[in-house]
Amino acid sequence: METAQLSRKDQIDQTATALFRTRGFAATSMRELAAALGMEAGSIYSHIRSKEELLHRICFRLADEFFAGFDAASADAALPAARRLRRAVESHVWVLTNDVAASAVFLHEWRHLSEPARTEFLALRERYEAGFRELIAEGAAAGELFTLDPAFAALTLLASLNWLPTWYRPGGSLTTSDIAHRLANQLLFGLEVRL
Amino acid sequence: METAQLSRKDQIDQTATALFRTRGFAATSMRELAAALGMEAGSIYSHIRSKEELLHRICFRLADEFFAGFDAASADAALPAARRLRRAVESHVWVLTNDVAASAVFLHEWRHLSEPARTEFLALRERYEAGFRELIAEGAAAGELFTLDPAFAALTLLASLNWLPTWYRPGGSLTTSDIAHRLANQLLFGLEVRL
DNA sequence: TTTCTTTGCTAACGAACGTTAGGATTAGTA
DNA sequence: TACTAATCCTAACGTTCGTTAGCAAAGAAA
Repeated sequence: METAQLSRKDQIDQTATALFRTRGFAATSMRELAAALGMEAGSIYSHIRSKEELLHRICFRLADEFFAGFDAASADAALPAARRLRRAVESHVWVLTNDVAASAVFLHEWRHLSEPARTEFLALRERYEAGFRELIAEGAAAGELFTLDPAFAALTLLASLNWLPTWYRPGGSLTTSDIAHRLANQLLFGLEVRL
Repeated sequence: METAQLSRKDQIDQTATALFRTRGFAATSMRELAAALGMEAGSIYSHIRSKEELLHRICFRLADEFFAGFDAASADAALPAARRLRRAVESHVWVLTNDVAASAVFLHEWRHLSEPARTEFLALRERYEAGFRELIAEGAAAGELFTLDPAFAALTLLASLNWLPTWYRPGGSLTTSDIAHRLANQLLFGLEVRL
């Protein structure tokens, strides 16, 4: 009972995610979504309450995943900050590549959330970025990293990572692990102090 | 006559740019745009042919500016590739900060162009990215830059730059020139060979 | 067998959409 | 003065939008 419902709901979520990603939330109609699922528009409402609920679920699920990954990566306070930062970068890449479509929606379509969800979302995002900022600041204070401005560095770093969904295609020649390492290297070799 | 028409047209372009940026192209209605201009929706069509024409003009004007800046920055073949790359990065930042709203539209709303404009736009964009790729490859071949993969490096570099419109606000504490230098430093010190 | 849940349909609602037609006003030009 | 171009209006067009109501089939649970 519960499983069957969730299964169909998940199909809807997944198809909606793909459409929101390629056409954008506002430009995707419920009739388009229904057609992609092989059903009629009205039928979708047996499973969801509103179109925005779909967007809400996508955005906040991804936010959860980013936080869970970051927390796991940065939990071990015994590690040097630079090492924790590298792990956090790799976790971010992992979440991104694990579901590129949802990530793209998370990054670009959140603005179509209405209040208060929008404000709540932005607060989460700010908190997440603050995590990176603090790791960088900590690493800079410990002499492991070099940057004039941790906030600036964090923005630039996340920017590079967040561009990934626009070019990454699953099944390419690079594994997600390759990508994570390369990105971390390219970004951190600009930050890490070399003897 | 011509000036007056262009002036009003420019007002429309500018207001449309701001709305497309904050609400997205698809979610911005002509009635909203008209209200922001203090006029009625139908009146706009004395100045433009269609809503998409507005988007088209924004996207392709920015593309022109990016190309003009890049060409000027990389024209002097006597300069080392790394130096030309730095100038290209600074030019990119200059175009971005010179009109953040239009840049954000250029970066995020082009997908709402219909064919053949969309394909044409993507070709321009690809050509622009290729310019950076080639500068990086050239610098790598000359031993001025270090990267395992010029394409990868170019993507990451442009990603950092293109995130700028999401956080930059004109009139902040940093001048655009400061920003350009800092970004170029942060990105190139990860690429430039240090003795 | 009866009951309930899941899933889907058709038909329609009111609202909003981009766009157009046709006319009015205004300011500058000849 | 007459003419032209620019600017904007009202009213409406056909379409599409998100969503709802009411009903039906189908399978699982009792």
